[in-house]
Order: sequence, then C-alpha cells, then structure tokens
Amino acid sequence: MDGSCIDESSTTDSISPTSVSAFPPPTASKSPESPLCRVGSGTSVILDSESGVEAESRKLPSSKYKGVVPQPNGRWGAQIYEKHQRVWLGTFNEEDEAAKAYDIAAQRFRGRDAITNFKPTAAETEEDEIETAFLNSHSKAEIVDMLRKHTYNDELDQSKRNYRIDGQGKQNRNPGGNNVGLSASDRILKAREQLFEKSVTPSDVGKLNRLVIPKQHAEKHFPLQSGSTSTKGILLNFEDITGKVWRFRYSYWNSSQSYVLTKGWSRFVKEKNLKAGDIVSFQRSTGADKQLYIDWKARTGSNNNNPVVCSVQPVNMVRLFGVNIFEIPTTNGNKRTREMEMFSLECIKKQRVFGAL
DNA sequence: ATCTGTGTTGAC
DNA sequence: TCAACACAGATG
Repeated sequence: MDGSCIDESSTTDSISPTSVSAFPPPTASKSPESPLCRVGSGTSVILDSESGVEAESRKLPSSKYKGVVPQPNGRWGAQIYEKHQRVWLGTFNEEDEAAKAYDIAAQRFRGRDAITNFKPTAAETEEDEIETAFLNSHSKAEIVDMLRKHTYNDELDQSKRNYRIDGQGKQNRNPGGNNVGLSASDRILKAREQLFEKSVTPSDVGKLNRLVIPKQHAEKHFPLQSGSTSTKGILLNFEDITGKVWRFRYSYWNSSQSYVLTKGWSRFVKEKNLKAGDIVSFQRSTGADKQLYIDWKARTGSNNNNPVVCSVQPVNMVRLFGVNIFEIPTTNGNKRTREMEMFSLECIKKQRVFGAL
C-alpha cells in the first residue's frame, strides 16, 4: 500500500564500494579559463574570480519554504521525509506551488497538527474538513502520486462535487454491514482518523471495571469541561467494527488523577474477551458527524496466550485507517468452538470492510 | 540536450 | 528530520 512512494532506488542496502568509486567524479566540463563563468543552467550568477569582490556563489537559491528545494533549472522541488527516507513530491514552476504540495503531504503524513507553510493554525472551515476527509480517504502513495502529477486539486474538486451531489444528507445505511460499492463521497464520509491505541493493563480488564485513558490522549481527544462534568462525567458512544454501538461513561477520577471509561466498559471487555496486553484503538470520523469508533486486537508480537487466535489459521493483517484488520482464509471446514465461530464472524465482517476500500 | 529526483552528507 | 549539493539516469 504505502511505501511505493518512497525513494525506491535507495533500497539497495549493500552498496558495492568498488562500483561506487569506479565512477570518475570530476566532470569539470566548465570553462575554468574564463574569469567570468556562468554556472549551471538555472541560476545564472556571474563569478568574478579575479577581483573576488563579487564572489557570488553559484549556489542555488534556497527556499524560504519548508520542504522546498531549488532545481538547477530555476524550478522548485518539494519533498517530505518519513522514516529516514525522502519522499519526492514533484517539481513545480513556482516556489509557492511546491510549498503548497509540501503542506498537503504534511497534512496527510503527519496529521492535523503538522507544521506547514500556509495552512492557518485555527479556524477550521467546512472546506478544510472536506479536504481532511479527502486526504484520509486516500493512501499516502495516492496523495503523493497526485502531487507529482499535479492532479491533486482536480481530484479534490471532483471529490467535492460528488460529495455535494450525492453525499449530503444521505443516511448511513446498514452500519457495519457490507460496504462494497461505496461511492467516493461515502468513502469520504466514512473516512476516519486514528486517535490513539492502548495496550490494556491487567487492571483495565480486571475487576475495577474501568479503562484508564492515558492523560495525553484523554485531554487531546476527549476533553472534559472543567468542574461538574469532569467529576460527573459524560457518555461517549463508540461504534465497533460490527456496527454495534458501545456507550461508556467517561470521567475524571480525582483520587487517582486519571481519565477513565467506567460504566459499560466491563461489558466490552467481556464480549471481546479482552486480555491484558491486547490493544484497544480509538478512531474518529473525519466527516462532519465526528462519530467515534472503537476496535481491538490481540496482543501484538510474542507468543500470545489467546487460544482463539492461536487456533485460527494463518491470518493476514492489513492496515486500514491505521487500524490493524485481520483477514481469514475462507477455506476452513473444521469444527470450531463457539468462541472461534464468533471470532471468525468478526473477521469476516472486517474482511468485507477491507474489501470495500 | 534537458531536467528530474536520487545519492549522499552534514547540520540541527 | 531537514536541506544543500552533485550528478546519474530518465525523458523527449
């Protein structure tokens, strides 16, 4: 999925030192005999080597914009870094075009809070909201591709048109059901952003009947009004992958200075058979509804003790909106426990969702 | 012949 | 992470 947009040619992990040094580096095709030499194809800077006064460099002009680099021909390149690797976003005639391309990539790669060249800090218009949804409904590779081909704005506009024609006011049908055949606007409306994940502790799945929400995430994503609401708490609705809605009481416990999900949580633990070390993840729709979602997955890595997962056949996992989704091979004629049955159903539903996107 | 964007490095 | 720089390869 992603990754096709990163520098492919750098995947040669073992560079042969011999072949590298085999290339004669100094081309030196310029005209060194002249006191005045024009260098490069783009920035024509006169170099007076005699006086040394002008001593102007042949250096390309650096950009005032983040993620923008000069090209020898006077054009501008845009790039962003991810995972120690440069992702090239294309070349542009105007410096600010390149800067805008960087901004778009930054929003897609780093989220709402990304540092950008132009995007304002606050004042989120509905247009921005649609654009965010558009961004999140496409993979990073797709967005990069649009930027490199200079088709991003066209695609966004097209998407907006679809959204207005058949997206507005449409009720979401069969929640959690088969999503095959979603229109572009539906995909946007259903796009969701990952908020955070937590590996549940023994006490989160124990007798305390509560889940501690790490403070940083709680305050960022589930802000409570100060005063009465924080102690009394509020009710939050989360939809799971099957479309079932879970309602939890969410409040702040002064005694432990913790944000917690209380009433309703133990039922979730029981139904999903959550074990310590399993991961619960929270998402939120990027559409106007701002619907919250909850998902879970078995403990990552290591030998897990979950017999359900262990007994299931090879499981493929795919990443959807930052959520790990399991996919089960359909060929399975064996008897299964009730628990397995339920788990498989769960997976099949997830598989459908995945197939739809 | 021209231009893109990769290889590479060093500063932050 | 980031941009500066050089230039190998891609492109037309």
